Amino acid sequence: MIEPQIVEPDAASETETAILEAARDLLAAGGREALSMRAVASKVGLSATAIYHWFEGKEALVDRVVLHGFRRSEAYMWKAIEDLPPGSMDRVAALGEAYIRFALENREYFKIIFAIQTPVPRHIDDVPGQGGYRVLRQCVIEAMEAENIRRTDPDVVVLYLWSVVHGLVTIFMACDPKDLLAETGCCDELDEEELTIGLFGRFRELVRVGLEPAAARGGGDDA
Amino acid sequence: MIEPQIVEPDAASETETAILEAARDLLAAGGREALSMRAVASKVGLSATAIYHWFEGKEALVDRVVLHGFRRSEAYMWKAIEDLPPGSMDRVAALGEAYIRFALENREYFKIIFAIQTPVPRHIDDVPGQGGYRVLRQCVIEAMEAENIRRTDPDVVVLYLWSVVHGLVTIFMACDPKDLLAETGCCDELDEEELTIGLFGRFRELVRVGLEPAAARGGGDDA
DNA sequence: GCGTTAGGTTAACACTGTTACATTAACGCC
DNA sequence: GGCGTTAATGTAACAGTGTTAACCTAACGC
Repeated sequence: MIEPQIVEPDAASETETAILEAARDLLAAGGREALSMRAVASKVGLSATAIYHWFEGKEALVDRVVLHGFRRSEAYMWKAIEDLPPGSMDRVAALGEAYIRFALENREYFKIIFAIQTPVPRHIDDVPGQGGYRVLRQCVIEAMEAENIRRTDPDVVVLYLWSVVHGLVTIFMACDPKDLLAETGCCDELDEEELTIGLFGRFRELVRVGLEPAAARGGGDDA
Repeated sequence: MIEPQIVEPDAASETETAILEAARDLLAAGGREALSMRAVASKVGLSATAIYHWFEGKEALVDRVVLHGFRRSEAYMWKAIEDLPPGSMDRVAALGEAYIRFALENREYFKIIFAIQTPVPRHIDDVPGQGGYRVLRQCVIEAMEAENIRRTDPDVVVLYLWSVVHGLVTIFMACDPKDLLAETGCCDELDEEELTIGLFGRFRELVRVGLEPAAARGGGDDA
């Protein structure tokens, strides 16, 4: 059994947390471009250069804000599965739904994490994967042991599941969902989040069947 | 049968195309932040303000570059399926692989398209979906008619397939794949693109089974 | 009391996108 | 030929950016 290991935020000075909060608000409101050192400074009541005493530069400041977002997302994931039976597909599905909900409710965090301004990909520990990835991985392994998912390379399955939800979220952040589903007609009067979750629900059946052990399908052609 | 409808690029002046090429190069080299009006100008041999005679501003310039990227991606997709039999799953898979290859070989285009700097999602016609989405949609419908995909809402299937490949690509652009697959060990000595394609190959089986018509699975529990 | 450090300041540099305005050349028109 | 108009470019400048250098001030250890 895995346990939530949420690292306590490093004990920070009042000024430091004030800067971080101001930065978070600016980031959430208008994205990376809206976060200027001078804007942060004036929110906190300091001069812009004072921030450099607490953070190496803008990049480092953004990184710290994002790191905080990771921790929140990790907690969000843990909460999503805590009441569900280990090894069940419900747990896997709940993680997917939590991922989507967190992404849509914390768009700016999410965008910045995957904005990929840096040409070099980050280390996994610096991405919401850290918490989320490992939780999902554990759930998948448990589901395999419970014969709810066919036995195969768990990393492949984890990345597959992650791709589905991550792809859905990022596509819907870039394109208007109602545009894509215009002909399906299932979308009016739903807000974006419910629409995305609804679509995720439709995906679940496709995913479940694909991951089913061969026994459940009456055949034996598993690889 | 659908035909490639690649819109000819609007006849542009020499200066205009020179600006666009310079902008494209800068964008590809260092992302949106590396594209400054002055840098573009000096590459073309003009003053920065001259660009404003051809483009409304930086945003418009970037948009035009991206638009050009869309057209290339559309052509890329068409080429990927032209020799494969309509209605086959091979066509669907080839589109997925083409999407991945194009994204990885044109990272900067791709990043910018999905960078989502604008808070409001774009219209579908302004996203690589335009070409790619419709091609994929048609291929899915044909595969349904050929009984290679279970009959259900095609838009759901299309978005599902798109999510899988798009998610995979964006995750691998943000995180180091070798990090994620460290324990699987299938990654050494492969470059990133081949690794991604290889993983996509592993996904295909999961996706194929999930989309199979009920008849092929020996059961009758389709919805 | 003195040195050191933490926490802050102002001034300045080298950039950025963008605008206002002036310039030059080419064209149609009478 | 001269005139007006327009296309295409230039210079100067503005307001904003991240960042650095240098300076100040209060608190602390010794």
